[in-house]
Amino acid sequence: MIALVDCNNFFVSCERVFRPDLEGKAVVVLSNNDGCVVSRSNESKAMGIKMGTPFFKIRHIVDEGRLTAFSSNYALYGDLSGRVMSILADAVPHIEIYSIDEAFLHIDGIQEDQVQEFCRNLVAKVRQWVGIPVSIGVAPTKTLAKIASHFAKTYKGYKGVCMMDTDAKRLKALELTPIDDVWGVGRRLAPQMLSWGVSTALDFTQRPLDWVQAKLGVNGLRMWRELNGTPCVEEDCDERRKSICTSRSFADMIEDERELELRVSDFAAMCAKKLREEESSAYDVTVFMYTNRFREDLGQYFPSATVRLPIAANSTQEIVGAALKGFRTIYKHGYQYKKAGVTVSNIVPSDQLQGVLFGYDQSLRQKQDRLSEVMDAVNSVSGSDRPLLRLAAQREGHYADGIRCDHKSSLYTTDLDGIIKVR
DNA sequence: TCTGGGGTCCTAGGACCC
DNA sequence: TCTGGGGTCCTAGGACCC
Repeated sequence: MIALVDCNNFFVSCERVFRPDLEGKAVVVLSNNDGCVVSRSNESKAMGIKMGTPFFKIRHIVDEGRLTAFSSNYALYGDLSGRVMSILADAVPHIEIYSIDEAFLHIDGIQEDQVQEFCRNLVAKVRQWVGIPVSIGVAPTKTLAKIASHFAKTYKGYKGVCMMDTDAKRLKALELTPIDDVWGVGRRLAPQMLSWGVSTALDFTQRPLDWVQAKLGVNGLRMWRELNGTPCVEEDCDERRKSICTSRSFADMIEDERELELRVSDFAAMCAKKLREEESSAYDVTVFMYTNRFREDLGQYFPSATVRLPIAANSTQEIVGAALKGFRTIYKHGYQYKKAGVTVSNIVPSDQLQGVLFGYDQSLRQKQDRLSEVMDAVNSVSGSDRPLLRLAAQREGHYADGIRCDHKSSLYTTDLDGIIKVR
């Protein structure tokens, strides 16, 4: 059996830890740039506010005093997530952290008749020690554990823990689960499933295997087996990320080439720093930018360009240099840009770099790496959001300048870099 | 006025090989 | 005039996740 621990309304719950007066009230947390709703309390869900609702459409409810909105505070959420995960990790032999608010627990070591009590204790411990409410679903596979945790969250009677430990319970749960609530069925697949007459998870599991294979390929097969109780979603053991992306929407649209170039440089510098943090290097640097797709009256342009480095790199100079090279090939005058970003991919461990035969300056590379090291050391004093040392190609001031966040809570537990200041 | 950010995996099709 | 078959690898784009 496997257990999925899922934090309830995670970002909202984090805000409530430091604002207990908001318990029982309608609360939402907004995306970067105060763009749209990304986390909702049960009360705001009940008001009909949907995930992804643009903030400007519900601002009047805030003004009327019926809803509290927060800008996102990722340093806070990251820190509280770490605290929750460390409690879970201490409780079981093996844990897979799946996202900021979810983890799979391998509970093989626990006697079957004690699993429920074990999980309820865990729910209570996390609530008491960190202040975050969680739900736990226990089932033979990850896909089923997801469904179980959904029931744990929805029905009060479960007291936070739903056990799917018999086949009768599994079938009952599948029957009650709409197909679009199944892990792996998204926006596109859901209407297709309906058109094939599959409206619940149970319908899907009753289709023959070759039908599933023909319609959905390997993903469908995996889903089918998991729902029927055969585990086949493996753990991703890769420590290193395969791509790293830094992108932002801007508070206002940007047309000026120089201004946009500065933003792209910042994004590239942040990617380089993230690479160094996990001792990785990248061959490919991709720059992309978007005009405002909601402004149908304006010209639209969504270009991207990828620059391949001869040798994988992670120095600020090389990554920024490549990003700017890409930028210059795609930037066009006359468009108003709303968003831009940099992705680094084709990532390899820094200590396993492949050399090239000709025309490569080893000493230059060493200087660049050394310079990045010094920049990191100096910037760790100022916080990486406001680097003391930067390339001339980068902006002055704070990385978040020009990004809207009018409703941000305090950094209650950490500094800007997520360094813990309160235990 | 105002609409997020960061990932992974799969697939189809083209390029290329013998 | 007539122009195969089988394979691999890479890439872009789509779909999904939180």
